[in-house]
Amino acid sequence: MGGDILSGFFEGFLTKSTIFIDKKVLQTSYRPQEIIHREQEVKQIAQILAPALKGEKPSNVFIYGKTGTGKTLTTNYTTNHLKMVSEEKNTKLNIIYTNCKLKRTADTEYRLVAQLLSELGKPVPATGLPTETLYRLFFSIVEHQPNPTILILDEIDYLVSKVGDGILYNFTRMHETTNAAVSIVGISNDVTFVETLDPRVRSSLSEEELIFAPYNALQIQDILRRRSALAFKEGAVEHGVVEKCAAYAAREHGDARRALELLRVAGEIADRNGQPSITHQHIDSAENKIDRDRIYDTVVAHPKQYHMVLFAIFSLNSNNNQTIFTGDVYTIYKKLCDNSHLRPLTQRRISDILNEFDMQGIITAKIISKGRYGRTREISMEIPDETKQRLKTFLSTELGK
DNA sequence: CCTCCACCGGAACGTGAGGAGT
DNA sequence: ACTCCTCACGTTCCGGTGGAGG
Repeated sequence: MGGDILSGFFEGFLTKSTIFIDKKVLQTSYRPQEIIHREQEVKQIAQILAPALKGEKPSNVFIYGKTGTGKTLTTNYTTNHLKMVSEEKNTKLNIIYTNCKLKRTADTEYRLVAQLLSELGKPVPATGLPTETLYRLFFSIVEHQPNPTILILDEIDYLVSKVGDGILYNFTRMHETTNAAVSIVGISNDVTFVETLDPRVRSSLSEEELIFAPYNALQIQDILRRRSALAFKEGAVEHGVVEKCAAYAAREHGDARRALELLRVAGEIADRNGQPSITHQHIDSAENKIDRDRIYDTVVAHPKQYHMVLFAIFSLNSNNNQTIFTGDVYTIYKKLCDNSHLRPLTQRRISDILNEFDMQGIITAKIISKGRYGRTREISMEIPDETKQRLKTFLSTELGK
């Protein structure tokens, strides 16, 4: 049977004690009943959107603040209430929420409009039709709504950076050319985003503006306490742990999401070690683990060419500890490709790949000038040694050498 | 102070896989 | 069968540039 290996494992797993009551409470998808430290913002959003209940088109709103400052949570909380009230009063309000960063869902013009249509109960093929057709369909539906439609575009900066601001122009201009009443709630992490927009789009998108300031350490503590009371058994969080989590998160920029993740992972580590409570050390290990796993996972998910490039960087990095430049990487990369009969990509493409690595935190690349000897990127790897080793073994088995 | 390297990065375009409509 | 869509992933072409060395 071979059951020896597993003998009692699952049984043990089931009876094994855990410090969690409900892990979901700590996950990003969790929506708390009440939100704290954002009362002001809730009120403001409510005030702006309330006219929709009377059938008037609310102003467009632009919301920005760094990650983990509660933008999405607060917006959804408010619009959900709005929806409830409108249903009680029998005025049908269309409120559509979309995260523009969701791959293959709303990250292009076509897909965004397609997504909106399916939310309105009018599914449309994932490809094949002209985008123009989708727009017409969308307009015609919205136009015949008795009440305004509220469009919440989360991570709107991502969408615009990919497809340009023409898409926003189409939406904001919509009620001028048709009878369609559509209000846009744009949410962005990037504070400078609005400045990159076409002036016409900018002024109509940010008829109202809301800034979400980072939480301070005390506020994060409050949030963590609320959640951990629901997530963990009593006494499972040792004294000072919440404070430490909050301090770590506030050190960056008051990212509540990160604080919650830290606490969750710390809990998982404590659980796995069979310990009855979370200690300071667990927070530290959690912080390490989160970084390590993130980098490793993104690399593994990359396609083969990316692995080649990274492998080239690795061999340069371990050979000698001198600084690495784009040209060096490309030469080694080409050599590696020849060896394994892989068609090498152009340097232009490699340049983009290096950029991606940089943004993902896998490498650190700085554009420098070597004067007479040109401009280039200076590449270094500032990731934990353990992660480096794991990646090296992964790459060499994957690329067969 | 000027030059000129070695690359950066924007823009336009090509290809091939998904699919719609007629 | 044919034309026309989107979209991911590349390539081609090319103007732009910080600063060491003349």
